[in-house]
Amino acid sequence: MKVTIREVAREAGVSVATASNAMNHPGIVRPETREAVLEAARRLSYVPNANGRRLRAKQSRTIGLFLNAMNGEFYGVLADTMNQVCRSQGYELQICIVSNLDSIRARLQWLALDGAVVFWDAVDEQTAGEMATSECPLVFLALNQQGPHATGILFESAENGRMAAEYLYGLGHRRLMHVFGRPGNYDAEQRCQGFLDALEEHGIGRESVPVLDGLFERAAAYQSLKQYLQAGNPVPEAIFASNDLSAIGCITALNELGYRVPEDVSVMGCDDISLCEYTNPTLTTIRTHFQEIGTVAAQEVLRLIRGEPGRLIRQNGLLVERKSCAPADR
Amino acid sequence: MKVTIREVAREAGVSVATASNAMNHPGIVRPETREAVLEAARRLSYVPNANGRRLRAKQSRTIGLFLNAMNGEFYGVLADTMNQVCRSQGYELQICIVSNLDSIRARLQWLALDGAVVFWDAVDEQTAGEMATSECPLVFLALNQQGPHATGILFESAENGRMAAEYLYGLGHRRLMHVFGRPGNYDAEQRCQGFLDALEEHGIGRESVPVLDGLFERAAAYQSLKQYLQAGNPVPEAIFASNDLSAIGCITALNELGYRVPEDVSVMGCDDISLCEYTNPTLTTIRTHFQEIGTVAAQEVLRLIRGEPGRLIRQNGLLVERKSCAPADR
DNA sequence: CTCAAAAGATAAAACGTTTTAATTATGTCG
DNA sequence: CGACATAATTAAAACGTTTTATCTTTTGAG
Repeated sequence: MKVTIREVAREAGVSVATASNAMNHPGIVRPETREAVLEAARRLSYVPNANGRRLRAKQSRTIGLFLNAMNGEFYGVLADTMNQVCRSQGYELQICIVSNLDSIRARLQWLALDGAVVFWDAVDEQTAGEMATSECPLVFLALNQQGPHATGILFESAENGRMAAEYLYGLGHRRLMHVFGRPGNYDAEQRCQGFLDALEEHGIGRESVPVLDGLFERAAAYQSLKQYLQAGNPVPEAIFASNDLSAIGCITALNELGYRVPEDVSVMGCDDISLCEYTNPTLTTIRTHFQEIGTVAAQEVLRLIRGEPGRLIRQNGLLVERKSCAPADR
Repeated sequence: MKVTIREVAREAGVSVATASNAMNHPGIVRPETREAVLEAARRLSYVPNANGRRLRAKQSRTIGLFLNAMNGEFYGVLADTMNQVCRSQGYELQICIVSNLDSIRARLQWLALDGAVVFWDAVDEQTAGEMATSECPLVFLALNQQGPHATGILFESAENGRMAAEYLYGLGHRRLMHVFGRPGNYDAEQRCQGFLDALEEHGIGRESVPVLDGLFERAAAYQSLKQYLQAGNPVPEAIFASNDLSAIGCITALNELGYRVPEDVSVMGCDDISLCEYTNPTLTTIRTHFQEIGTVAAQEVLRLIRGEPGRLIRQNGLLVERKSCAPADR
């Protein structure tokens, strides 16, 4: 039934050490012996046992991907591209959906991972630094982090916020609003910051820019905005929402209250999920290059595993102009 | 640095066997000894090594999920819910994105999985049956399969096709069209079959129902339909598309050619991805209960692992009425 | 032809667990 | 108090690899 390296060795008429060497260290074994072993393995359709190998070799050739959840478009793309890169380098990808930090730490050891990518809201920078070790380097997504065994990949969210501000300001809008993401989320905070900073430089004070709660969710943004407007507050000329879903929530709320987008109010999102092309109107947004980030993250983990030092990587966003924003008519 | 069970045993002043037993077989060890071991483990913050354990115990307490890819909403939900169930039963979930059958087979052995869920277009029923063994039972999604160590979960796609037919027929439409999914995909075929069968029973012959290629993709469906209509073929009264994305492609094509949905043409999709609520008009479709399927699949794998025999499970769809279909005006 | 060096093969140890079989401690009953 | 059953502990084997250190064979130079 289960065929081990022992049977392969016997079948090929060599010792297990030779059998192992033939498969893992070509060059150290005579070509014809090697061929004999390989042939035997093929004949018995031998598949090495990962656990035996990992136990002995002290490296699992597995890299981890730690996530809060798998819903949301980004996660799928990330997993897909990372998987591709890892596989091509002979590594397995272990996706772990975890809900707390200790769970990450435990799995890091338990699974004896060679390295991992962590994409997780609530890691604070201090803790993050301590988690990364030489035997398990880490890449943190959307976290400002850099150490000998840790790399951070920043999405340049502050810059994206600025970009949004410049764009809307450039269209002539002066009464602006921001819909905030999830508190504690690095990107959410950066986007808000950048947006407000840029406006301030144009002489629009922070106090004059309302910031509503959006939680990165459509429903929450919808509620927030509707409530805000129904309370008699003035309708803004343009809204920058912290992600696309909340932008869509805003559009729904505006429509229900009789405002047209973009004629009455301009709305822009952030991320550029595929939904943006399907909404009515299609959504102007700032694209985060999901696939590229996945590729870069995977490659970076492999780089760290090779022992090279961590660094800080920045990924720029790209403004994608669609139909949800229009110039102010003065 | 790495703390093994040996140190724990030493720290607690017992043998490794006792230490192991204390942690894994409570009851066989004296309560106070047990407590001492647990305390020692805590003090040293001992985390057992998965590979050592798996190697010896001959079970990995890991179940696999084999997929073509991770893009697409379904995959994320499936992974999320399965993960939840597995985790709650002390199992790890290993998601494997694979592109060919041999890759599945190799990983099944290589990772020494205790069981797995396979959601993969191109598995034929014959092969599927042979892959499932007592030491690694399998659950196949969307595949007609049943054996001592294999369970199939059918999405009742034929029934869904019939449902679509009945609905559109009930609205008064007589000149109907189907946009097909991906050839070789079980669901695609069943949906088509069921749709055509039901219409036939209403006296609408198969030859009078055009079937276009959609490949489960928006762009492909868009192309197909546009081309079809531009070639001078008559526009149908109603279209049933094999999934939501292709339905959206159809709507785009129709709009571009000057037809309104649903006034001129009714369009319905299948799956009920979240996009359906955002399109214009919102999309009438047949919901597949993604989360429930994930839960059921995970539970079923665990059931098979316990040695219970495989079976065939059917999951019904649910017609969700939105705005993309309207009664025929005669 | 001899000997040293290089190449090739191997036995045995190691990885960190769990489990089996054997041993020791504890309690019970006549 | 001795014998015996039972409970608790343990030493040692096992899981399937890889690697180290050792041994054997081949090669090439003198």
